[in-house]
Amino acid sequence: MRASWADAVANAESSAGAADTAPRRTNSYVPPHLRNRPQASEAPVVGNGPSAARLPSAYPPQASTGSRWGATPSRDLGRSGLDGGRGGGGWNTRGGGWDRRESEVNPFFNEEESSKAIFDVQENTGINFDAYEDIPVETSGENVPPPVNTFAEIDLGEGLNQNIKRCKYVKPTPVQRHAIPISVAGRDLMACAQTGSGKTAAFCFPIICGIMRGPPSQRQRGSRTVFPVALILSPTRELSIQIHEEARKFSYQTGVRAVVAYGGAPINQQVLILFPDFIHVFKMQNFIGTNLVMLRHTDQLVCLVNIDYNGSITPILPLWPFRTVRSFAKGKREIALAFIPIFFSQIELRDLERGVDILVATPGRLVDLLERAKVSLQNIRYLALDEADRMLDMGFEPQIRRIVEQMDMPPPGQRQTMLFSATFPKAIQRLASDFLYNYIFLAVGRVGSSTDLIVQRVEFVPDSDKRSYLMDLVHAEKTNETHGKQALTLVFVETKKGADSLEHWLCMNGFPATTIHGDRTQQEREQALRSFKSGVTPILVATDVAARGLDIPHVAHVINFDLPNDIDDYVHRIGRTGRAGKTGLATAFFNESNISLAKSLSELMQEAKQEVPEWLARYALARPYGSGGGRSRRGGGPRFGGRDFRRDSNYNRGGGGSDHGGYGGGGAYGSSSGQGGGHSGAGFASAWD
DNA sequence: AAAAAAT
Repeated sequence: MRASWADAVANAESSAGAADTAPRRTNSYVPPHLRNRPQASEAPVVGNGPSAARLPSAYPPQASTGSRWGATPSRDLGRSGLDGGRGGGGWNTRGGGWDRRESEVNPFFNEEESSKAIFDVQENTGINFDAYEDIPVETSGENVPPPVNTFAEIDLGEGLNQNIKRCKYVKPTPVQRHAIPISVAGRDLMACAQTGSGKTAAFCFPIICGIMRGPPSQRQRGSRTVFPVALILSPTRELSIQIHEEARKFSYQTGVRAVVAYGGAPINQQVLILFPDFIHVFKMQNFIGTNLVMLRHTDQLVCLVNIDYNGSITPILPLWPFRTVRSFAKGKREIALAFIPIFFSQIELRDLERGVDILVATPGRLVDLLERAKVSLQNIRYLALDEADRMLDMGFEPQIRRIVEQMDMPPPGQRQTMLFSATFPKAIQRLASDFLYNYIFLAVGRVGSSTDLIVQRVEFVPDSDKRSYLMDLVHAEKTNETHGKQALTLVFVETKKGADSLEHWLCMNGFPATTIHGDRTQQEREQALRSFKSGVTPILVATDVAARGLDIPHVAHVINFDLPNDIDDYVHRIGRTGRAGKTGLATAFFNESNISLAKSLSELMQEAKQEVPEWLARYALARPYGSGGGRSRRGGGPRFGGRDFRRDSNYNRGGGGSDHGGYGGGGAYGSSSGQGGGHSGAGFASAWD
């Protein structure tokens, strides 16, 4: 809810006297999560030494004198008073009286500090745009808005433009060039584009821009329910975290608030991830005992903790719970880890209750929040599904339908829906079209993935030899450094058990490795990802949980220790390397148990102009109709991850799709159809080729 | 058959 901050403050001030808990014309700022608390009898907040640490965290707002938290609150108030003229025009009119931006943690802080030290600025500007020249793009649908060549061609708003600069985005990637104008024009979109090609920005920019432009939505008073304007769903927790981090960068100081919700811990014990160097720690010398520690980020007081003589940490004053910090000081990691679970309990709900414009979530947790009426979808104007094909496959579809169709979300046409994935099988497109209104289909060539940037190799390796082959590969990689940093190797296996045992075996043999899969706790999963990203364990053994969307810089080598059964999964997996226009290597171990993949794999590699081993080509010929990915639905010709299913003759089976009312009726996407009826059903391969 | 996603 965009104005929640200001509303809450204004509300608290104007209703002074209405309730006992309301502050009476106080001059000091009261953090929202401390407002409307039951009154405590006294308020010895700071300065009482260790004993303060054990007080419950209910502090009466009126006990404040403005000097309690140092200069910060009064400065903020002064600012908002001086800033009265702000808010002319269409932009930046959000958040009236008290400016939330003052308290917003800078999501770029970590990068600016650490990336300069480690990498050339040049190396780190992200995307290699040369790799994006001449990318084939296909669009279909009615009145497709033309693509743009620069961000400046679209009026995205001052705040967003600044964040684009901060992200060092110079010009839009192909998917952004096409998708952003389409979405800004208010059209629904189904987009096929490799992750790592700027997908997240492609759906975040229009959402943020639209929220800033749109009417301020009212927060329902007296209710703890929040009403997000945009919902972004993704299939794994880690991907949700990643999208949220991006969204926070893009919405920094725009007044748009993004919150993430995902499972893995009881909702009241959501654990926080801390980034190094994010928070500065100062000892507060002037308090009794020097064990009171004030955590600050830049000028902003974040929290006060007490550190006992035995090292245990008690939060005294959690002011700004937020979720992007790893350890609050270098060399104090062990303390930080002990401290996180205590301090950040209930963070998710509190975070939500502060209001939310953009909610990023995994389906399970969202359903939970909806059932508890913590969240309502009735104000949703933007719905984005990342990895949409995964979201609509058998395991997820019921949950997604429940969220999208059976809750209080506005129907297609009254909201804007954006579906993104690197692959879009036809059957999934058909399901997805239920969620869309007169949409545009966009397919961007497989940039930075199975084309030139990833060298794909396939080796014939019997199961019994896989480990020794792997040993050769990781040994070779050990000497391979880029930017003085150990090259990262991502190893995909079939099962969770297999992941654990392979990790153990690698460690036994002197290769620091970790693993990520669904049987590990969320803490372990996130820790594994961090330790991999940072190079502490340069080998990550993963199940398909890590196959999609995760953006891990410097993955030099993806090894398919066990090949997936579906060629689309293969495409997603190898897409973890060769990202942002950089090159990568993908090695697959193939044996008799992968025969069903032979044809599609060999075709894919041919498309990508990779060398296909002769033995693989023979397997492909011998088994032209493999199961799994063998349906040969690599559509749209080479270089595309998909093709608009509305172009298929099958599409018009039984009456031209008008029964769905959402396709905008024929015309623009080609009159190729009409003679449908003959081929019914899924799996008709040739229609897809 | 496996994996993922709420507790």
